[in-house]
Amino acid sequence: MRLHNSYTNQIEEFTPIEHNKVKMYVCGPTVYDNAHLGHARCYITWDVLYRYLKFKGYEVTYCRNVTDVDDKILKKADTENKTPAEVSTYWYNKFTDSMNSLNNLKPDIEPFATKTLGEMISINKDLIDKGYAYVADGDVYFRVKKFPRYGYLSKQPIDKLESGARIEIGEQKEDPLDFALWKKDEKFGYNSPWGIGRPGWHIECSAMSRKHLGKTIDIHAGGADLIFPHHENEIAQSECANGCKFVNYWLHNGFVTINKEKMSKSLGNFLTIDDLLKKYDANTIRFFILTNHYRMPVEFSDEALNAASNGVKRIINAKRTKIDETLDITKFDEYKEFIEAMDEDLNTSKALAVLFDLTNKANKDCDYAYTLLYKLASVLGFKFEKASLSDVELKEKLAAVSIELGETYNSMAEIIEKRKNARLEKNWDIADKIRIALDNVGIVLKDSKEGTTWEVKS
RNA sequence: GGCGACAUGGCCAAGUGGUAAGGCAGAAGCCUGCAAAGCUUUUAUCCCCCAGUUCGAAUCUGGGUGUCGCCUCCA
Repeated sequence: MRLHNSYTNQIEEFTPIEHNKVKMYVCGPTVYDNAHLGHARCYITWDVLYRYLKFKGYEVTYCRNVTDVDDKILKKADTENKTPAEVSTYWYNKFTDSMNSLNNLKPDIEPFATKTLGEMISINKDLIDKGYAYVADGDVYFRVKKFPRYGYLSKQPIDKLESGARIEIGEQKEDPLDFALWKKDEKFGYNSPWGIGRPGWHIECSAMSRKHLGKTIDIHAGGADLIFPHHENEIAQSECANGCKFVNYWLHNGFVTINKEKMSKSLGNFLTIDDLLKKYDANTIRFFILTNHYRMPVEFSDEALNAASNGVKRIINAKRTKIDETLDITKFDEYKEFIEAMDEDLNTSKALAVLFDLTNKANKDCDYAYTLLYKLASVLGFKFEKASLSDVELKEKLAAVSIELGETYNSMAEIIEKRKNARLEKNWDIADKIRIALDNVGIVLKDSKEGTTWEVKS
């Protein structure tokens, strides 16, 4: 398969270090607030890569960190009168819920920055010993000018970077370009050879990546806004400390925009995953994200989400047959088209076209289509399970319908029976009232020759 | 200012040299008591503009115009 490598800015054939094994690292969230649609895009994209690599038979180790020590967390802890751990635990749990709701697979490893401090200190020591870093009044800084390839990933000439860099008050840098590996912090800090402090953001990923995946890894992915300075700095630290290449393939996803502007916390124009899920289901959000190539910007709008909702429903509503586990799906042309699309830098848009093709075939009673559709759609993380109601929810809805119809119903079967009799008597008035009452509480009836079924409106 | 991208029908979008996938929305018909779902048919002589290369370009080259992102925390 071929992937776009931001380091070389080229689409390259993907060859893992170890045959059949893939070590992939994705920059995870800083847990201090709700995740928004931009995060959803990032983690859905890499979830699809993870699923696809596994589908292709690779043994994948997917590591996605949790940044639980950071200015924003400490600030929040301060204003809310909580410990940083309380803040980060709360938001980590919220984040996990969001990821589950979106049907993202759990990474194999989810390291916490605060649990990787030993590794960070060890890298810092190496860097200081080798002259790549220096201690200044309890801080530790990286000497950017000692690393000649600095700026290669972000394609920034070092003199241009220099003009934008500045030294903040209280910093003891030798050079404005230097960045912090460790910051003095007597309030929330941890013990280190340089006094009480906490790690800089960039060193966290270098440390967690090295500890859990090794010195050189296959894939490192994240949002395109992390290229500079975050990933640039990771390369500098890791390669200087380890004396070897850090990452073979750098992958970056594009942004979600809204009114043509990047969706972000700082602009305040974001929609949280929680809020979106009240209006659209996980399949819809996934479909919306995957209709675009992962490196292109995606413009959010309710119109686009509604179109996605209708589109994905078509796939999910495909005429179902029993999944044939014995079927050799690899022999079908549609399978080959799907693989061909995904192999070319994750062309999910094309892959979706294959799913629509299979949907059409399934609806026309092609025998293998649904099995193939189900399996390929699952690689993209779509869920075919229809929404279901808990006993309590169903009871509430039945109660509401009973009131509206002026008769008490204790089960859907009773309602359907009542309507069936009305229809047999051609009493369309009653039949329609029942349908409308159910529709009002989000239950859709479907009449067919085999009888009437119901499902939850999505 | 430096660097990187993008521009295809009403909307989203694939397509990197051989004559415009797919989805949404719209229209007509079938099915249905009516619906929902589904099925059939239908919607770009044309791919931002100009010039060039070529037998042939949405696709390559040069020049415009427009939009976005990174260069500061950010997925």
